Amino acid sequence: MGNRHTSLKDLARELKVSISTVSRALKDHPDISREMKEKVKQLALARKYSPNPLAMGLLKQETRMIGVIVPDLVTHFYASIIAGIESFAKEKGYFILLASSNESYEKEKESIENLLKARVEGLIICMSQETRETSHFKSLLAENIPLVFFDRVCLQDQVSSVTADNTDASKKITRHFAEQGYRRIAFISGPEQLNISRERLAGYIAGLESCQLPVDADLIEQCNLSHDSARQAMNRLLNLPNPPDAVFGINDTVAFAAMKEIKRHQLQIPNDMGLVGFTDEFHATVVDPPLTSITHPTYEMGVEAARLFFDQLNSKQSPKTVTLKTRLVVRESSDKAR
Amino acid sequence: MGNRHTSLKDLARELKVSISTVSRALKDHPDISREMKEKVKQLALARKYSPNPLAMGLLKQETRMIGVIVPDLVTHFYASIIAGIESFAKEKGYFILLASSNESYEKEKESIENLLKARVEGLIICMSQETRETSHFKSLLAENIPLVFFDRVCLQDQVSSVTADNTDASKKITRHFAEQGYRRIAFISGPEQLNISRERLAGYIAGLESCQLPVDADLIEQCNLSHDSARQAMNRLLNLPNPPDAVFGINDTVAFAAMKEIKRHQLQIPNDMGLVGFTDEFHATVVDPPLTSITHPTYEMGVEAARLFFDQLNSKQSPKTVTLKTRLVVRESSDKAR
DNA sequence: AATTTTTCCGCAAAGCTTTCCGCAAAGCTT
DNA sequence: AAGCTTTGCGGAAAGCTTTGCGGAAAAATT
Repeated sequence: MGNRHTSLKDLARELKVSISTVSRALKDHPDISREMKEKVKQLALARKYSPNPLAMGLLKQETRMIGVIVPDLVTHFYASIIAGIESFAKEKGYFILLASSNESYEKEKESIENLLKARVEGLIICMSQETRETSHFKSLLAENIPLVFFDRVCLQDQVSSVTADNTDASKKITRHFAEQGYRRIAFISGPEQLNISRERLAGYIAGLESCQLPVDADLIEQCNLSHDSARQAMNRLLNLPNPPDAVFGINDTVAFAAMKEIKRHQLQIPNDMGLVGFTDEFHATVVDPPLTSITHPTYEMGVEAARLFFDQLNSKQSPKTVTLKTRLVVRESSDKAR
Repeated sequence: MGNRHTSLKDLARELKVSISTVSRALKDHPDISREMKEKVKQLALARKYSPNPLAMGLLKQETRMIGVIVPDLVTHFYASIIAGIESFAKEKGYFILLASSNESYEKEKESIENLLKARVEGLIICMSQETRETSHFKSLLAENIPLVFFDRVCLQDQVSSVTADNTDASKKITRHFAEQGYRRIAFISGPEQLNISRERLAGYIAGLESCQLPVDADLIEQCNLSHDSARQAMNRLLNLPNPPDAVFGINDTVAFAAMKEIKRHQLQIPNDMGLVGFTDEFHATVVDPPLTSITHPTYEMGVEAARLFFDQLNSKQSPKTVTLKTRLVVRESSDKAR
């Protein structure tokens, strides 16, 4: 069983020198003679020596692990962000430990505890949609544990975070709809405790107002971001006495659910009903018709989150807020002209 | 900075007892008096003591980490499998360290090395499509490092693996097409070094033969599983003097690419061209028309892979092969009757 | 030739946990 | 009361690495 890996001790024994000599030889310490260095390095290579990260961690009090908590693991949106975090972390020689909250507040807290027990050096988190209360985050701050939020954020003055330009982007969507001739533009939002809901709603309203379109409370629906709940929301919109002629879904899942429901009602997209989402490249092009959307720069969001994390880790700087520019990509789902 | 976490030493000092007493008290060792146990446990709770996994790892020579290597991180297929692995591993108190090969043989080898340096206790791998040579896996076996393959496998007699019932499933697809009245059934395969390509091709052919349909080499295309390459393959099929009336795509990406290409050629699915894929529930229902497919039990595949991993870890058993039953779910893309 | 400097390497501690021994005191037996 | 067992705890080692300090031998100096 046991010892698969070569240790300094093994090398030292074989060369009949002390452990410290081996250690220093490998690090080109000036105290060690050239011949000794070569002998040691050669044997180290032959025995495939690599320092034991556990011992190093114990000594240096660092684990080179980052905890990442996402609402779920399977959505392309999060998967892509994780890929971004991972690539940046790898550059720095860090690994990521993944946990999923399954959109549950309890599991979120539990995951934080587990990751801390595993001695991650800090956390990068996208809050669960259930989370209304922030004391578990505050206690991280109190213990000076590096923390970064992405996409869904809170405590913005105290925690570094990276988000999309939600308000701006939503405003662009509404204006785009208006330019295409849509007049009754609906918005399917998410839980109001989420900043993305609030910000995208604000942009939606600002967009309407800038086009002199009325804000109709009937056209603002809410869902819990699940597929079913989004379908129900869309269904309510379609059953309105005066239904919308365009819908803006707050994210991927919602946009897809809305699309299915619209089709089920035998309505044509984009002619009977315009549809725009807030998704990434991949999903927008796989559906039919291709979805006009604000393309969420997911991979980049991951990279930025990781960058902010290392800023925190290296020097206790004051929290930074990074806002990623998005762009509106017009595809068939909102393009009456075609 | 430094020491955020309470150690046994901290507790011992505060209680003015020895470290070993504290350790034993927490583990209910019979040598320790009831009162002492209570005092210790109470303080441990108050100070939020949790054992340092690095120290434990050093002592027990175990890191409680599993390395997982997938061809990419963002595909729903792999994300879902990873979720399955993760949930089983968490039960056992293990974490997973994720790495992506990006379908590259070199990166696969590199990832293996990195994960071993990080001292994972073993590996769960889905080979990159480039991998033709297996010496890097064999050296894992030689060092007795637990190894499990999923979906794409090799060295089957030496390594535990979990796959879908590829041949059977493919046979079902061909027969289903035949029953629907399709006669010229094409197959877009992947790289031939992958078992999934070979097995699904075998099933496809067996299905044709069992229906007394001829096997036409023109109708068997190959691609490298990328979107573009799959589109090109589909395009070649469509430009055949005698094109197919149905297509079986070897996986998600291929099926979607084929769908786009069919639409681009103004053909109707399922009437002009039947289409069936080998995908999971999610993707099959998000496209239009909904895709008939063999639903790949992805999450379960992850769970099984993890289970096999722990079998290996706990007792050096001989390698097991788990084959997961799939089912054919008929949706619109191959259902002329509707 | 004697002394100082340089060169090269070993010792030991720290970081944290578990566990085998050992040891003292208390309780028991006869 | 003397000798035994039991009870309850402390010491130390092992697992692996880095690094300050001390020390011996070789080289250089006077």
